Amino acid sequence: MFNELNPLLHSQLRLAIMSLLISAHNAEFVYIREKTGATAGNLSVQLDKLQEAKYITVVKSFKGKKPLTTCSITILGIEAFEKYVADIQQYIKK
Amino acid sequence: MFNELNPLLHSQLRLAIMSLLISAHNAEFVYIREKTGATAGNLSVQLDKLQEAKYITVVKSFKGKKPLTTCSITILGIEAFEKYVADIQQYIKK
DNA sequence: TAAACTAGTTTATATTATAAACCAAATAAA
DNA sequence: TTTATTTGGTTTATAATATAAACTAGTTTA
Repeated sequence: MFNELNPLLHSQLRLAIMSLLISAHNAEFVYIREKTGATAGNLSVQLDKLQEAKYITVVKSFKGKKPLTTCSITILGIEAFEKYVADIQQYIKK
Repeated sequence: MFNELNPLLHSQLRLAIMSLLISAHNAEFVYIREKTGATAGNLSVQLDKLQEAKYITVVKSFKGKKPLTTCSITILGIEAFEKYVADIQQYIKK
């Protein structure tokens, strides 16, 4: 009846991150922070978790002299997101 | 961009409970436990929380000699659920 | 040269979800 | 009949989680 909701995605911030990356495919740390309204600390932690799960890749470089963290969604991440969307539909459809 | 997801509803079990009650309008403890696959203890706790928020009402009676706990969704609960559904759509639509 | 800002990370804390342990009564088994 | 077992829950202890606060390292501004 009710499928298990992937706990890694059933988190407001991580879901928002994935939602952004599904559309944009890749995005910078600062951009994600602004769009989600998350604190930098929280964002850093949640990006780590998504990276550990291999749902995203995180590349660190520099834009001029400033550090630049760029995140991209992986195939695995896209699949997990789509599964989550299908699963939660079961809960919210009337 | 991303609305806050009502934390009371952004919980797998509580969302499943509300989902059942949105359709059925009212349901017995045992029925909800079976449909959700929750343990009785977890279900008891989550029903309490929904009741405290006035999203559901809980009536205790007897069916023959056995206790019978019947749950119903309130107007407030319906409204909160519908708001949650609208909010999470922002996250999961492509 | 010191203050403030940028772009993050690490860590401590508060909240939450969950199962384990428990309770009371009813029924079944010995 | 007395002792398990089952039913229908509640309470409580623990583990997991989310989050902000504190911190780091370097840069720009005054």
